[in-house]
Amino acid sequence: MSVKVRFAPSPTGFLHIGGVRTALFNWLFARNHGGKFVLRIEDTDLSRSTEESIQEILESMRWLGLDWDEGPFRQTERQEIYSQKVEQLLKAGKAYPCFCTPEELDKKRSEAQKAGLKPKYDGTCRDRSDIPEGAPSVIRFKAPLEGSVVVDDLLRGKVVFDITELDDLIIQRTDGTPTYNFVVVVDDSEMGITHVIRGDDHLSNTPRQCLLYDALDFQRPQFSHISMILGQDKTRLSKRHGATSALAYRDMGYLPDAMINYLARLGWSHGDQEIFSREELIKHFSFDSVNTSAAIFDADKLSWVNEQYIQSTPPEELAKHLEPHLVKTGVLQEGHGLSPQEIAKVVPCLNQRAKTLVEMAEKSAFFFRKEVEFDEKAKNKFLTDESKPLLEKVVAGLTALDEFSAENIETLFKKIVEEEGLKLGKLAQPIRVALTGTTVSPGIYDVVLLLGKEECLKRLGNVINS
RNA sequence: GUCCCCAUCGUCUAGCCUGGCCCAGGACACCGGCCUUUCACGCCGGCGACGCGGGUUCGAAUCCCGCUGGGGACGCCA
Repeated sequence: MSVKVRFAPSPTGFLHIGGVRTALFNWLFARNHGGKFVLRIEDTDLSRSTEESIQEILESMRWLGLDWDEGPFRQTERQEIYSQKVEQLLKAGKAYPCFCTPEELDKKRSEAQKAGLKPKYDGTCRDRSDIPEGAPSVIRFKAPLEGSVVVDDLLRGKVVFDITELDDLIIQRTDGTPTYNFVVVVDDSEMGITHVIRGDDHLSNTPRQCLLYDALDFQRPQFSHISMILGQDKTRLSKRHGATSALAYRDMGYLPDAMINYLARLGWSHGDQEIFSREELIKHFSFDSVNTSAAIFDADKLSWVNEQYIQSTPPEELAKHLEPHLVKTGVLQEGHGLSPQEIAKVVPCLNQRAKTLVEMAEKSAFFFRKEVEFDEKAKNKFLTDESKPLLEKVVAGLTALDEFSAENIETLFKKIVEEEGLKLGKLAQPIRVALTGTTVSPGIYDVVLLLGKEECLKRLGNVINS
C-alpha cells in the first residue's frame, strides 16, 4: 500500500517552527516512500481562523519548498461530510445530544479539579430521554465505559489508555460545526491517510480518536507522535522565546534549505552527518532514526547551519535569495534592474563573512552603492595627509596595469609596500577605507578586483582630491 | 490533581532494540593557539554528559523496577 500523509495546521496564526518540523517530517516520510503529501487546513474554529493566516501558511510552505500533492483542503468546505457522519453515529446510538450549557460544564470542571479528580464530562445527558424543546444542544460521542485503548505508535510502541480516563467528547458544536477530534478522524479516513505524523501533544487525544475510528468502522492509520520543540527554558516554544514564525526567519536572512536542514536534525540523525542536501534528507529519512525526546530550539546552531549554506550555495542561486534583502536594507532601489548574475558578483568575496543574508546585504553596500559612505572614525584615522602619497602610488600603479587581475594587483601592492618599507596593513587599510568607506571589508585585492579599475581610480581620486 | 510521553556534555545528537569494541564519539556554543592586510573563514587543542537508587549479569549508557526531574493532555481550541 502506498504511503499518504498530511500536514494539518489550524489557521489561527502564522506557521511556527514546530509546525514546520511536523510538516517536514511528514514531507520527508512521503518523499522517502514515494507517497503523497496532503495539505489540509483545519479551520473548523470559525472564530479564530483567518484567511490571512491561511495565506501565510501557504507562503511559508512554498518558501521552505515543502510542496504538497493534494489540497490545500479546507474543512469548512467539507461540512456535509461531517454532518453526515454525525448523523450516522446518532442513528447508531453512538452519539447523543447534550443540553448542558458551557457555564454548567465549566462549573463542574473546576469543581472536579478542586476535588483532585480528572475533569471529565459526568454523563448528565448520556441517557437522557426528555428532549428540552428548542434548547440548543451539542452532539457528544457515546464512548464505551470501560476497557482500554491501545494506541500503536510507530515511535513509542503500544501505549495503553484506560477508557475510564476518557469521557464523552463533543463532536458537534451548538452551531452545527464539528470539532477537532471528530473531523481529524473523518478526514484522515476519508482522505486515505495511512500515517498520521504529528506532535506528541496529540498523543493523549489519540485514544479518543481511536474510539471514533472504531465507532465509525474506519480502519485506524499508523500513528507516529514526534517530540515537540521547546524553548531555551524547556517550555513549549512560543512567542516568548523570540522569533518562532517561519517567515520571520526568511526575513532575518536565513536560507530555506538551512532551516530545513536544521529542523530535520532536531530529533532525527544519520550518524554524525550535520549537513544534508534535500536529496540526502529524503534518501536517509526514517523513523528508525527519529528521537522521541523533546528538543530545544538552538538559534546558534541554526545560525551555523545557515552559514554553511551561505558558503556552499552557488553564487547565482544565492543571489536570488539575497536580492530581496538588498532592497529591504536599502542597498539597492526597488526596480534596480540588476540580474542575478550581476548580483552574484559580490557573493564569492562575502560568503565567508556573513551568517545571514541580511548581513551579506549590508556588507555588500560598498559594491552596489554609487557613493562611498565614509565612517568618520575610519576616515580620520586612515585617510590622512601621510596616506595620500600612498594612494597616489596605487592610482599610478593601477592605471599602468594592462591586465586587471588579482595576481597583478597583489604584486603591485607588495611592490609599493617594499619600496616604502611598510607593513601591508599600512597600505591596505587606507585603500580599504578609500574604496569602501570602512575598515572592515573583504580581502583588499578582492575589493579592488570586484570594483574594477575604473571604479577604483574614481574612488581613490575622490579621496585624493578631497 | 489524574493520565500519557520523555531522560547521554550548556544545546543538537551517536551508541541503547541485538549488554563487553564506550574510563562514551561527532556537531553547535564557549575557552586557548595558529593563519592573517581589516573582519571573517579555516586549522589545531581544551572544557564538558550516561539524573538518582536498587536489581539482573562475569560484565550495563545499554535489560528490569522504583524515585526524581522535565514535557504534554485533561475546552462547544487545534
